[in-house]
Amino acid sequence: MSEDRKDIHNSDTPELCRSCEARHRGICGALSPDQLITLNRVANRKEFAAGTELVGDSEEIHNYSNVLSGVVKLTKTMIDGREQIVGLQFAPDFLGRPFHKESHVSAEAASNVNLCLFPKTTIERMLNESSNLKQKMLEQTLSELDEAREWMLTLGRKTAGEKVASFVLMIARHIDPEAELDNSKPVSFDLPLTRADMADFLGLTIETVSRQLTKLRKAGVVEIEHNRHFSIPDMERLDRFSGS
Amino acid sequence: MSEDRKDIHNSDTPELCRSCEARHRGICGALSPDQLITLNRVANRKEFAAGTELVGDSEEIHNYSNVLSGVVKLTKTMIDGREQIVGLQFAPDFLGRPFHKESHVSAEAASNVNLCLFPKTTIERMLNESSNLKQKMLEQTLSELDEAREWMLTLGRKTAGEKVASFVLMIARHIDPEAELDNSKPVSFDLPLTRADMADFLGLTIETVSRQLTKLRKAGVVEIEHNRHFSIPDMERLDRFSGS
DNA sequence: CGCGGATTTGAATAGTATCAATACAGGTGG
DNA sequence: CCACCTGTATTGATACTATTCAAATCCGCG
Repeated sequence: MSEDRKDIHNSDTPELCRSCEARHRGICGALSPDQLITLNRVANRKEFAAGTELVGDSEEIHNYSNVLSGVVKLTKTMIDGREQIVGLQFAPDFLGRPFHKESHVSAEAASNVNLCLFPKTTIERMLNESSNLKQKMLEQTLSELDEAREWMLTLGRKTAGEKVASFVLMIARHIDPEAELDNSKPVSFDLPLTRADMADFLGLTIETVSRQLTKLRKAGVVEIEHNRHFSIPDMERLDRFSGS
Repeated sequence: MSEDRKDIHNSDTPELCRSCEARHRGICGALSPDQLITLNRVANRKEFAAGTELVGDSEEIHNYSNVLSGVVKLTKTMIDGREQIVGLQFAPDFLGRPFHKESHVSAEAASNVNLCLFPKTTIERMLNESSNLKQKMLEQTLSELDEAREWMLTLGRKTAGEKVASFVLMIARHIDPEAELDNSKPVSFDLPLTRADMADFLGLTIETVSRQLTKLRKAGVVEIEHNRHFSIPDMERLDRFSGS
């Protein structure tokens, strides 16, 4: 409406935010134009190479961030080195654990990742000001909890074959959200994770993951090229391998 | 201060709430006296016997509630009947999944349980009014997420023995929060769950759970009487069996 | 073309599950 | 009060799934 007029306190959305996915679907969608401008002033976009440790376990956190592209894995590690991935964050997820000094997971770039970093204090102040932001944060946290519980079922009760099928299914649906609804549509994508990551996510060894993938391949449920490129001709068929 | 005077809109906390644990540590602690009165008018205390299904999977929810005593288990079930417990709620936890029509877990009373039930709509209205309540809800959800992730590590990477030890440790610490800090103090308690529940929580069979418990017993780490009563002379020792 | 990391494949082993039998506790009725 | 019954838990023998260790293959890249 009044796009050519702006007063001192209430100007347009910052340049950088306009084309940002997080502006709409992410937490920034819950911010007022004023807040967006404030946040933008202290925000810092940065790229991280695959494998970079973003936040160490029990490390004090100074920044929160939004995932703009790529995949971040949240992992837990036992003293003897056993590792479990406990969460995967895609764009436009918010990355960070409000109200705690230190994280009890470590965050690592699974693929090359672009983040938009914010000082912890700014976000926390805005959380107190803005009920909308708190709402958005609550919604994201609730759906992360839903996902975590879904994976608890997978980890605790599914066979290796069902685990791998469930994983491929989850990634496929994340990359092509339409496939969630239309099961007949074929989907193909580049897997942003290594076999070792898959194993760490599923509580298996890389050998077992590999064996189960060949089974799926031989059954014609997935096609795999160059190790990373997956094609799924029939999602419903894959679904039947996941134990649902 | 002005405890002998009250105006029309702002009276004292309701009788029933005064001695209620949820009033302090639970979500009710985030409500204004006014809100507490309103909520109390529509609240409904009720006891449920162990084994009662409180909310079925994919069932529409009309009530939220606070757990006043006992333990509620949240479970997920596969079509073929395999079951996984994905959460345990103790007093004064809030029970329910805001912003979703239907639950994707089912809730069952693991022990005899006392709940304080509220109409869904009342809570949702208060969530919009009260930033404090939203805050409290966010905090509970975040710590449930932390717990879920801790269990993902347990489910995915620990051995049967470590799983059982971790479980006993978790229950002990839940029942005696002081033990969290003082590892030297012996703890004893009545387990509010059956062996079958333990198995469903840990992704094991009851036979494996039983075998691992006897191992712990023979190692002198726990003493078990009448199947349900557990004593742990040395929490630190138990901790060493949990894989940390 | 050849190197190094990632992935697949193979054979032997270990850890849980499964199936079956037994023990135990609490409650009921003779 | 005891014998019985039922549901819960323990113990034992065997089968099977996934892990472990080892080797071969594939892939990207200099």
